[in-house]
Amino acid sequence: MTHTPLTRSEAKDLTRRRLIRAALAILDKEGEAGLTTLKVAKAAGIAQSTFYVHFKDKQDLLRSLGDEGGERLRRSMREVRRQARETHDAERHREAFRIPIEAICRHPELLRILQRARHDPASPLREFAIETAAAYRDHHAADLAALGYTADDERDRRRLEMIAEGVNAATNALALGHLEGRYPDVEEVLDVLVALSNGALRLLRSGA
Amino acid sequence: MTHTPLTRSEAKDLTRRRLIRAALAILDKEGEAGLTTLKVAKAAGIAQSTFYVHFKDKQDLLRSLGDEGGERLRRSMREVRRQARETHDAERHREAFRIPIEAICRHPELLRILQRARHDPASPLREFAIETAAAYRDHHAADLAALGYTADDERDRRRLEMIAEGVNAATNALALGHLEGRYPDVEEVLDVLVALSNGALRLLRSGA
DNA sequence: AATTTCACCGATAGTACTATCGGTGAAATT
DNA sequence: AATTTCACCGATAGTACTATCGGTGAAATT
Repeated sequence: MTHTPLTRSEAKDLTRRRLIRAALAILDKEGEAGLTTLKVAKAAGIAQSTFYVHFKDKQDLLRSLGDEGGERLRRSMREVRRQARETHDAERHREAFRIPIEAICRHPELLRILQRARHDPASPLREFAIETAAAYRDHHAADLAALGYTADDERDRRRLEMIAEGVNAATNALALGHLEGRYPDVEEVLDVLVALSNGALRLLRSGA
Repeated sequence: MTHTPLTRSEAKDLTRRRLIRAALAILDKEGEAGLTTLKVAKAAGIAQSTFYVHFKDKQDLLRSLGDEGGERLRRSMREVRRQARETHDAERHREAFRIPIEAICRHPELLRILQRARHDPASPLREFAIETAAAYRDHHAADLAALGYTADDERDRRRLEMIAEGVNAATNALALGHLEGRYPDVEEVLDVLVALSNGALRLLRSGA
């Protein structure tokens, strides 16, 4: 196995990616309190001081993690929309839950970081986490509207938003429960999520 | 306003309660990273070193916060059961959501601390947070069973558990949304939660 | 080939915090 | 009244971490 010699900027990029990867692993293993420049740098194979070649400071690293996470989330969301266009309505509703669950299972630490950041006033990721949650909620509400659950008045609009937020929270919780091994069968998780969603939507359908 | 002179142990207890109160306020304002013995002691009006008269160390404080939280949660849960016995079935189901929402709104920082701790491997509250979540899930599942949704086989048992976990997550999320002012009317929140729950329970009722 | 750039290094000053220690005076006990 | 207890204090040693600085050698540029 011969290594193509890397250019200086390629090598730097690689180091940066190693730092981000190491930071995610440390956050997952030891939580935010365990995230020190020494540990991150060591895990990435560089000196502690070299950390500052790549990031202005620790907050800068956290902001970068947020951006990386945003990228992944946006990619997942695009995938949802793409797949939604290819399937029929009933199936579509079910599959719309599979995608975020798979995304969560691929990078659970990301959801955990965002959930933590959302309620941690000191976290530099806080605003980003709140925005992300709002984006997901709005995205979900828009999907429901596309399924025909249009909101004619303010109350229905709020209801649609609450349903989206509640079902999203349930999705996150069950995805983590699946990861923890409590709900081994994803199909069963999807059954429950579809039932939760459909049940709530009856509120709108009945035009109460 | 005359002060009855306090005994030494009464005064100590008061200081301890002040420390715990201050710690909760700081956690809410600045997150776990902002919780230092100096800040807690200062906010409670004592010297930093006196912190150690009341707690072995910082982890001991966090464990105490968990216990206090557990007390409050258990009190709320008892209240749910008591109220449940006094009302009719349909009403009961609705009121069963009001109690946790009110508990969350009274002490939102407690839910946030537990949610944070649950996924923070370094938190001394982690195990407690996981146990609390499990207790709430099982409690909720038992309530549903009491409503007649008995689980005959393994699959139904898992479904009941998933519904309980999912609806609990939705309850937490909507309670925080209510607190943040996005859903000002609690009755509307209850409408949605009841609809979510009933919809999912159709899964079991239909005996699919 | 000579010069410049820069990703990396080790050393270290500075900062923030934890936890201990000896001392004090008022409350509690004798 | 004399003695003991103990909740509190200020001072401080120790620890862990952040961020800077000058130096180095290989890559990039001239």
